[in-house]
Amino acid sequence: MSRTKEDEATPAPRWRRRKAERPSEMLEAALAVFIEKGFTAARIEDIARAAGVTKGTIYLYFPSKQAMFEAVIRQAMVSRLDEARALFERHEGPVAPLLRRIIEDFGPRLAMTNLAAIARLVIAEAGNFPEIARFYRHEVIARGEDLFGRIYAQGVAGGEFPDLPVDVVTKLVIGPVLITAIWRTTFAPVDERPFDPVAVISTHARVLTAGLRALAEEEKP
Amino acid sequence: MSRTKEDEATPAPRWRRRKAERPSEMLEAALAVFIEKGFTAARIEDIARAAGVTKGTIYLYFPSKQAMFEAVIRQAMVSRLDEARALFERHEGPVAPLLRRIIEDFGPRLAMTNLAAIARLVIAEAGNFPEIARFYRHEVIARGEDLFGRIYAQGVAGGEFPDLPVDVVTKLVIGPVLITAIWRTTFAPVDERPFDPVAVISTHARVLTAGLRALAEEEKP
Amino acid sequence: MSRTKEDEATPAPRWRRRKAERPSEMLEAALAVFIEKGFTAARIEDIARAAGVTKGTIYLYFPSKQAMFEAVIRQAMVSRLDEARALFERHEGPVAPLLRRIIEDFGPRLAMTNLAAIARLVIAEAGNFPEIARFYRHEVIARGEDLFGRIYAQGVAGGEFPDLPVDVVTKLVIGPVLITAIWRTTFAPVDERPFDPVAVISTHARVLTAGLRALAEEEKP
Amino acid sequence: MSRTKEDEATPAPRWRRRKAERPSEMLEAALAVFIEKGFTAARIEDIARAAGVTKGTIYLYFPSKQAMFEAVIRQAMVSRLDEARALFERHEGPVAPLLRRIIEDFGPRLAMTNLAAIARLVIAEAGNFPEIARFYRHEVIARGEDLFGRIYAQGVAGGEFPDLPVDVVTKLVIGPVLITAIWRTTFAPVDERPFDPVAVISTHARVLTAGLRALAEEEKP
DNA sequence: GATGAATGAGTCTTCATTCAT
DNA sequence: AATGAATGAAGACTCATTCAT
Repeated sequence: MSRTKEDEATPAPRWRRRKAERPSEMLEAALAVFIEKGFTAARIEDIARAAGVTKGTIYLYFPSKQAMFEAVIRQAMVSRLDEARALFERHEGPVAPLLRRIIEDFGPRLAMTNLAAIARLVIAEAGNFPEIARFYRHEVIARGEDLFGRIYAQGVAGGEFPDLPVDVVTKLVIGPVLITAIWRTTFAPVDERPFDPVAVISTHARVLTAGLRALAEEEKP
Repeated sequence: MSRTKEDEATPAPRWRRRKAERPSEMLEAALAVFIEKGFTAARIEDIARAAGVTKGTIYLYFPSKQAMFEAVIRQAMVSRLDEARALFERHEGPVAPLLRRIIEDFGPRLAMTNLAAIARLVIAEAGNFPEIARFYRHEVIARGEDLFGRIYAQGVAGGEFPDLPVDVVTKLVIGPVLITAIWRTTFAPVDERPFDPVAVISTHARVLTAGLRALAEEEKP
Repeated sequence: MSRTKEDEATPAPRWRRRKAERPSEMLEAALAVFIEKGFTAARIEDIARAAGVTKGTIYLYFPSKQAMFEAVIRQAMVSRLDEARALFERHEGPVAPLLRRIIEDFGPRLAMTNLAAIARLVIAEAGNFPEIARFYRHEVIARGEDLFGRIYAQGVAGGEFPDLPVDVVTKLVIGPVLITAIWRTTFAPVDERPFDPVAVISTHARVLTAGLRALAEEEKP
Repeated sequence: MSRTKEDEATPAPRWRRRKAERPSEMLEAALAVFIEKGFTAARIEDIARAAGVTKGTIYLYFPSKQAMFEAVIRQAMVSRLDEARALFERHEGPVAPLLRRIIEDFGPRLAMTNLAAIARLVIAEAGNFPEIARFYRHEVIARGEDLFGRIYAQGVAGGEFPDLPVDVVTKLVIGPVLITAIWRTTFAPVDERPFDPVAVISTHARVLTAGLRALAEEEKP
C-alpha cells in the first residue's frame, strides 16, 4: 500500500489507534495484578505498567480503582460463563453417568485455571464489595445452578438421582472443587507434600455419584 | 444506667493496670475488626478503639500490625483446636455411622460460628502472609487430618470405608462444609433467597456416607 | 507588586511541569532546612514547603528522607569541589609564599559560606550516617588532600617546607579554619563579643607559614 | 556490726536509699547514650535502661529530656574543668618551651577521651540548644581562654611570643586539636587508613611554637 | 521513691486521583 | 488520546510524658 496524498497532512501516528481494545487489555492486566496482590495491595501503577500504559490512562477508562475492580471481575467471569454454558449444554442423554464426567470436566477447569484465583479474590473482597458479591451471586452462580439444575431434574425424573433441593446438591458438587481450587492457590505453595488436584476431583466424582445413586435406590419403594 | 454519686469526685482514670488481661482482649477486638474489614482495611486505631485502648497501647503488646494479625489467627484457631480435638476424640466404637455424626457436629461448628469468617480471612490473606498459610496448614489442618485420619483408618480396616487416601477424603468431607461457611459469610448477606446451612451439611453427611459405603461394597470381592 | 488583570481569569495552576529543575531546587531547600534544624528535627514537610512543593512531590525524586540527606550533602560538596580544584590548580610557581595565599583564599570560603554549616552538619550526623562520613572522607577530604599534597610536595622538594606527612600537615592547615567555621555557626550567635573570622585565618596563615619555614631551616644541614 | 534492736521495726530495705547519688549516675548513663546517638535519636528509655532505672524515675529527677541534656553537658564539662585548671596552673616559669608541653598534655586529653565526643555533641546540638552553646561559651571556653591567656601574656611580655590577640591564638592552639578529636570520632571509624592522633598533635605543637617564635623574632627591632 | 502501663501528638511514607501539557 | 508531575488525605509507628499503683 503506497502512501497517498493525505499522508502529507497526517503523518503516520506513533501509536496505532486502538481505542476499542484498550479497555479489555487493561482489564486483563488488572486481573493478573489483583489476583497476585488482592484489591488493596494492588497499585494502580502496577496495573498501568502491566497494561503498558500510564496511570492517567487508566482513569480515562475507569472512574476509580473500585469501579475497575468490579469491571475486572465482571469481564473475567462473563468471558468464562460462555465456556461453562457450552460445557454444560454439550451434555445430552442419560444424566446419571454424566454427572461424573461433568465434574471431571468442569472441576479442573475451575481448580486448575485462574478461575480458582478469581474465586479466591471474590471470596476475599466480597465483604468490601457487596456489588461484586451480588453480581457473582446472580450472574455467575445463578446461571450455573440453572444449567446444572436442568440436568439434575432430568436425573430425578428418571429415578437416577434422589429428590434433593438443587441448590443444596449444587453445593455438594462445587464444595470439593472449590476446596481444591483454594488449596492449590493458598496452601500448596507453602506445603512440601505433593498435592494432586485431579485425584481429589475424580475421587469426588466417584464418591458423589455413588452416594447419589445409593440414595436414589433407597427412595424407590 | 445513671451515674452515681462518686462519679463526681472520681472521674474515669486514664488507665487501669490490667496487664494480664489486655493482650487477649485486644486479640478478640482485633479478630472482630479483621473479620469485618480484612487485614489492610482494618486500621490499628479501629482495633484499639474496639479494645478500649489507644493506638500506642497496641504497640506495647504487638510489634506490628502484621504480627498482631498472625497472633489473632493463632489464638483464634488454637482456642478452637482443643474443642475440635475433644469432639473427635469423644467418638469411639464403629466408625461408619459415626462419620455422619461427625460432619453434623463439626460442620455447623465451622460453618455457623466465626470460624467461618476466620477461614475466609485466612483464604483472603494467605497470599500476603505465607506465615499464616504455613501455620494454618501445619497447626490447624494437619491436626484435623490427623484426628480424622485415625478414625477413617479404622473404617477402612473394618471394611466400612473404601481404601482412599485420607488427605483426599478429608477434602471431600470439608469441601461442602467450607462452601457452606463461605456462602453464609459471602453471598447470603446479599441474597434474598433463604439459605439453610444445616440442611446443606446434613445432606452432605447423608450423601457422603452413602457414597463411601457404596464404594466400600464395590471393593469387596 | 500588584496582581495584574489576567490573574482574575487564571488562578495559579496546581502545578507546572518543571521536572528538570525540580530536584536541585529541592536539594537547595533541603540543605537550608537541614542546616537550620539538623537531620532529625527537619520535617519533610518543612523541606517541601521551602521548595514550593508538597510532601508527596519530595518522594517522586527521593526514596526517603535519609536518601535525600545524602543527596543534599553530595550535591553541596560536589558543586564546591570544582571551585576548590580550580582554586588549587590556578596556583603555580614557588609554593612557600603561596601557602599563605591558599589559606587566605580558601579559609574564608569554608568559614564564611554555608560550607561551614555543612561541615557542622556532617560532623553532627556522621555517627548516624556512615555513608555520609565515608562519602565525605573519600570524595571531599581525599581530593583536598590530594590537591594540597601535590603543592606541599613541591615545597618539600624545594627545601621550603619540612618533610612532614601530608595528611598531618593538612590537618594543621584545616584545623584553625574549621574551628573558625564552627565558632561562627555555633558560638558567635550567642556571644556578645565581636568575632573576626578573617583575622583568625590570616593570623593562622602567618603563624603556620612561619612555623613551617623555621622547621625547614632546621632540617637543612 | 551486729544487727541492733531497731532492725525489728525496719527490715533491710530491698534497695539502698541512694537519693544523692542517683542523679549523677543517670547523668553518666545519659552522657554515654547522647554521645552514641545524639540528642534526638537518644530515647529516654535507652538512658533509663543504661542507668538501671525505669523511664518514670528519670522524670523524678529531670523535668524533660531537654533539661536532662543540658544537665548532662554541664556536669560532663564541670567535672573536666577542674582537671583542666589543674593542668594549666601546674605550669610555671618560662612559658615559650612550655606551650609545646601544654599542647602535648592537653591535646590528647581532649582528642583521645570522650571529651572529643562531647565537643562533637555540643557542636551538633548547639543550634537547637542555645543555652548549651552559651554555657559552653562562658563556662568552658572563657575559662580556658582565661587560663591560657595568662600564660600567653607572660610570653609576650618576655618577648617569647608575638603580640597577637589571645582569643585568636587560642583558636590556633585548639584548631588542630579539635580537628583531631573530630577526625577520630567522625572519620576514623569509616577509614581504612591508620590515623595517629598523637602524631598530629605533637607536630602541631612543634610547628606552632616554631611559628610563634619566628614571629616574635620578627617583632624585635 | 519507684514503677511501668497507658497515652496521643507528631512524622514518615504511600498511593488514588487530578490535571496541565 | 495519552502522559506523568503533582497533590494531599490517610495510616503505621515512635516516643516523650503522665500518673495509678
